[in-house]
This record gives sequence, C-alpha cells and structure tokens, in this order.
Amino acid sequence: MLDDRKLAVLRAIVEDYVSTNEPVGSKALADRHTLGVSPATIRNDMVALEEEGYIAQPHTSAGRVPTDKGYRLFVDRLSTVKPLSSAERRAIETFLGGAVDLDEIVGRTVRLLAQLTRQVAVVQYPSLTRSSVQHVELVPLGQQRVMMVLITDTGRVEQRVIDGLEDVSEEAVDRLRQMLNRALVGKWLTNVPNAVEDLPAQLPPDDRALAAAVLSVLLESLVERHDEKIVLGGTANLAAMDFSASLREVLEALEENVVLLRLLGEMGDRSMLTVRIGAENSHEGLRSTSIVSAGYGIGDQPLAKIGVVGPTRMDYPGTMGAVRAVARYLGQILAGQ
Amino acid sequence: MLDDRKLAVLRAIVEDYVSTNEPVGSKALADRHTLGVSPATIRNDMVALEEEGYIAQPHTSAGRVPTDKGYRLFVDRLSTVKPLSSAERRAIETFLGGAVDLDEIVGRTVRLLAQLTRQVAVVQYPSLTRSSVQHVELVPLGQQRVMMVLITDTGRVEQRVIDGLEDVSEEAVDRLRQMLNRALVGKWLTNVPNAVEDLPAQLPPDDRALAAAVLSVLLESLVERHDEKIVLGGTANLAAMDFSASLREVLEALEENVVLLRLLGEMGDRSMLTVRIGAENSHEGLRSTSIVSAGYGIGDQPLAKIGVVGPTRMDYPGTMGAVRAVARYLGQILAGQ
DNA sequence: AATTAGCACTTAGGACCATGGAGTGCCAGG
DNA sequence: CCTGGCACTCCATGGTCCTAAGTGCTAATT
Repeated sequence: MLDDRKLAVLRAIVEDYVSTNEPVGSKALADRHTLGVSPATIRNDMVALEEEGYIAQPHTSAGRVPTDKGYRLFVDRLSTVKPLSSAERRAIETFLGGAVDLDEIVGRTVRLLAQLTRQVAVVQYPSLTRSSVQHVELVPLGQQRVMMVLITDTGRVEQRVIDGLEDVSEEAVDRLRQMLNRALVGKWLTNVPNAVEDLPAQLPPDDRALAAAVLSVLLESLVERHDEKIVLGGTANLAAMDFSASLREVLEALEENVVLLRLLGEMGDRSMLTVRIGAENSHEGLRSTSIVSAGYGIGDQPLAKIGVVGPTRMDYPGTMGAVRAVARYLGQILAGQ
Repeated sequence: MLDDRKLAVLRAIVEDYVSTNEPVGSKALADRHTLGVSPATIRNDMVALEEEGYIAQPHTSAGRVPTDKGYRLFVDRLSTVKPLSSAERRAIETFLGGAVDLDEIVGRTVRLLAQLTRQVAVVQYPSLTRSSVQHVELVPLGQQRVMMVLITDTGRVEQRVIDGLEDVSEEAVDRLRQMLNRALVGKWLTNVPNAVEDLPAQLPPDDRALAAAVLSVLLESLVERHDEKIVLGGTANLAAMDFSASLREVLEALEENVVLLRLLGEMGDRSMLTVRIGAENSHEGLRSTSIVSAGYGIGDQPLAKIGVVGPTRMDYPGTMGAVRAVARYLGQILAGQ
C-alpha cells in the first residue's frame, strides 16, 4: 500500500512541517528534498497518504500537515534518534556534575532537559519502592514522641514523627532501633513489610506498643508513595509553542501533578524511550501535545521517569536523543553517589 | 491640586478599567457611577489627572487608562482592603485545616491563594532563622559517616550527611549529641553560632575532630538558607491575563526562584500588606505585573512571605484582602501545630 | 503502468476602503 | 465652576478585491 517513496514523502512532510510550521505543498517538497520526482507525482502520493490518514489539509488548496497517525508512523519507522552533539554532551556533564544532594540533582536535571529541548521538562523523583534500606533511625523527642528517619541507598530521606505514645524510654527505643536495622538494612523496600512481620513477637512485651506504632508508621510511609513527586521546568518555553488547544488547558494539566504522574506511569517502564502523541494522551488538556519519556535507574533497577512535553509538531529525533541521554546520565550520577 | 472629586473620578476609572478591561470614557463614567456631574465636567477633571500623570490615553479619542502612578495613588489613598466573604473564609478553613505536614500546608496554601485571586500565587517556606531548635539528632552510618538532623519548632527538618570521618564511635556520637541538645534546644537559630562556639573545648580531645566536622556542617546548614524555597501555583491563570510584556518574559521571571525571592525580600517585612506596581518591580520581566505580598508568622515572629502576581490591571482591594486573610490564617495554623 | 506537464479551480490572507461609534477638546451660555 | 453642544479624531469593523500557493484532473509522455 505504502511504497518506499510514499514513506519518504511522509518523512519529508514531517521534517519540513516541524521546521517551518507551515503546511507543506508538493512544490516546496520537490525543491527542498531530492526525491527525484516531480511535484505532480508527489501530489499523487499525497492523496494516497491522506486517504490512509497520515496527513491532512487544514483546508482545500492548502499544503498538507501530518496527523497524529502520521507522526506515529514517523516516530516508529521513519526516524532515528538523534545523538547529542559533543557540545551538548559536555554540557550535561558539567551541568549535572556539580550537584550535591538529591534535590539539587533533580533540579538541575529538569533545567538541563528544558534547555536542551526548548520545551517543558518533567522529572520524577526516584521511587522509594525500588531502592533499599540504608539505615533506620529512631529519635526520642520527649516522653510521648519519637521521630523515625528512613534513609535509602538512592539518597532519599523520609522522616515521620510518631505522636501520642506513653512513657517512651531510651532503652526501648535503642532496642527497637537495633532490631530494625538488623532486620532491614540492605533489604529492598518492597520486602520491608515481609521482613517486619514477626518482629514484635521477638520483643519483650513492654516494648510492643512502641514497636507497633513505629512499624505502622514505617509501613505507611512506604505505601503513601511520597516518592511520587515531580518537578517541572522550562514552562516559559510554552509561550513560544502553538497548540491547537488553549494555553490555559495545557498549563492546567501540567500543574496537576497527579495527571502528569498518571501519564508517566502509563508510559513504558523500562529504560526505553516512549512517545505519546496527541490524542494518545489520555488527558483532555494534553490532546494537542506529545510527551517523550524515558525511565532512569541504577543498573537494571528502574527508579522513575523523566519526560518532555511539547506540541505534537515537535522535533522527535532531537527530543528523543536528549531525553535518552539525560536519563542515562542521571542513572550514572545516582549510581556514583 | 487634586480635589475630592478628581480623586473620585480616578477611583472610578480604576474600578471600571479593572472590571471591563477597556479604556473608560467620560460618558461611561457618568452613567455607571453617581458622581453628580456631567460628562463634560468629568472630562475636565480627566485632563487634570492626565497632566499629573495618573491616567493616560492609549491614543487620541480613546478613553483613559490608569498609569502605574494612578494605581499607586488608588492603592494608597482611594481603596480599602476588601474583607473576604464568609464563604471564602470558610473555604480557607476547610482547605487548610486538613493539612498534616509542612509541605502539605504550603502546597495547599499556594493552591488556595491562586484560586481565591485567580492569579499566580507564591508561598515562601517558613524561614529557618526565625525558628528555634527542637532537637538535634546524630546518627552514625558506618565508620566514616554521620547524619545530622535538625528539627525546628516550625516543623522544618534539615538533614545532612557528614562524610570522610575516621573511626566514628557510638560513644563519641552519643556524647556529642547530648552536649548539642543540652546547649541548643529551645535556642533561636540565630543564636546557634554563639551557643556553639566554645563547645569543642569542653570535649575530650579524641572527640574534637568529629565535633568540628559536625559543627561546621550544622552552621553551614543555617547559613545556606535552605529556607529560601518557594512554591508557585495558579500559573494557568496567566493564560487569561494580558500583559503588555510578553507572556514568555513573565514565565521566565517566575521560573527564576532567585528573582522571586529577591523581590519578596525587597517587600515590607512585617505582617503588613505590600504592593509593588508595574515598573516599581526591579525585575525587567515583571514590569507589567503587580505583586501583592504579606508576611506571615507565629505571633509577632515573622517567618516568611506569601504573595500574588498579576497584571497591573488587577483587583487590588480583593487581592489584598485574600493575601492578608491567607497570611493570617497560615500563621494560626503554624502556631497550632 | 507510472510519471509528468499543463490547466482550471479553490481558498486563506493581505491590502484597501468606507463607515459608524466612542471619545475628545473647546466654546459659549447658564 | 459647571454643562450642553458641536466639530473633530481615530480605532475597530466589515466588505470587497486580488494575489499567491496549492490542489485535482486530464492528457501526453516515457
């Protein structure tokens, strides 16, 4: 149905439209690309592409514009991810290299990605559930309160205060702390519930109320997925974009972290690149945007995702290259910590 | 120079222009307000106001529009802060009431303020330097590392890991922890440097290297003003605003937290309301916006600031009312924690 | 059968123009 | 000092026309 030349025409249309932002006509195509055929032939191919739904005309007697389906085909079969220039790669290193703590790594990453792509960048904090326990600390705060601090190997620190206890003794806290660390250090967070199950039974009866309270807060902090936190950057780039939807809708969608988290969650889990184009996005306000995302992690352990949001009319090869490179680098940085 | 009626005319112009977003003419004024005089008289007043620089014409034969100077006079002398409706006040209570930790309080506050004003809201995290020490915890992490956790009475928790130590012993850490808590609990953070000064001398010589490392990190964490952290909300409302500057400039300025922090810092410190109008803002990108801010705190202790950013053509009385109310409520919530 | 050249047709967008309405400034009279 | 009247200005609106770009179709060519 679609021979090689028709695919070449589609590729050319996408590339031209992305760079000029104007419907592209047969003559312009023949001029700017060496397709080896005349405009008339290109026109014939175009009607075929249009019948199949890959391109569309804004109105009769205008050039053609790729549809979501057209971009999809382009991304899947007609383009190759563009590697970064060496200058860009150096920029990544110098930019991310100086970061000290997790917050700063994430903050720098999001700014970097926004700058590289000139679009809106999204970075999700590393998931707690995929990391392992490095240390658990308990701190008595007076007679009724204890603070629990959970430190993971990805640099996350979660703390909670446990309130409403009775007669907390230093010694009981010490015993519990030692037991917890013996049982949990090095364990995957997902295994913590199991590992913790029969601990209270091993304690002297007087300590059990305290242990139960601490454990319930500990488990809760794992479940509550505080890890589901994201950071946005480069929203100023939205001003230069032209969506068919209103800017307001897009901004609203981006501000709803829940929406973004759901979308990221729907996307490919491994370290692969995933692209969601236009109406493929389940959220209304993002119908006219595309999202390019990739997972990052330490070694084979996926931790979370990063992504870029822009108009469907987007430089897919370039954006995909930037996202992939930053995701890899982020993994390395975290591994080196 | 400006009699009462001229001021009334200016007030009417501001009010009409804010609500209609169109240059307001003498006839419309006479109709919509009961100024008791004819359009011709109003016109005469208008030329006076224009000569003084309070209003301007976009072009001959158009109505008048307030200048920055006009808004300034309006805010200073012609308007009264508008108290919130009881429905709005209830909304604040229910909205902020359910928050549990500091992050959630701040997050909810910023969304609330954005919703009340339909503009962009800014909330600054409570300053560390104005709160006092509730507890200092030290946690040994293996032989070379110690984690320091600083808890304040405003609910902030700062933690650092101190690296590159040698032969950390449990006992030395215990000694140092006890000493630190004895010396610091209840102290204002601003007094911590003083209180800490001659501590190392009181320790056995073997502990001093550890103490020095911990203290330097502790002091550093006070100086680094991690407290200078802000959260934005309601940026979607920008889409509906019309600046004379480009949307991009405004977004860029807002994304630069440093810029916002500086601006907030320049504004009145006490719990008073402060308004910066148009060119009064030192930052280029915000020349065509106004910022309404207020400090919040516990009792008389100012902690930080909140604010709203919108077009100079803004409902000042309403915005000021909302900002003031939210700031007060926020103080109460924090005090009740 | 596929490609090409030629041609008539369509349409958005820009230039141009006319018109109406809102607003002004000014003057003379109350 | 205020007001009604009036001539004037200017923008916004809408209509018309025209052009440039692009199309689809047909007939000729390879």
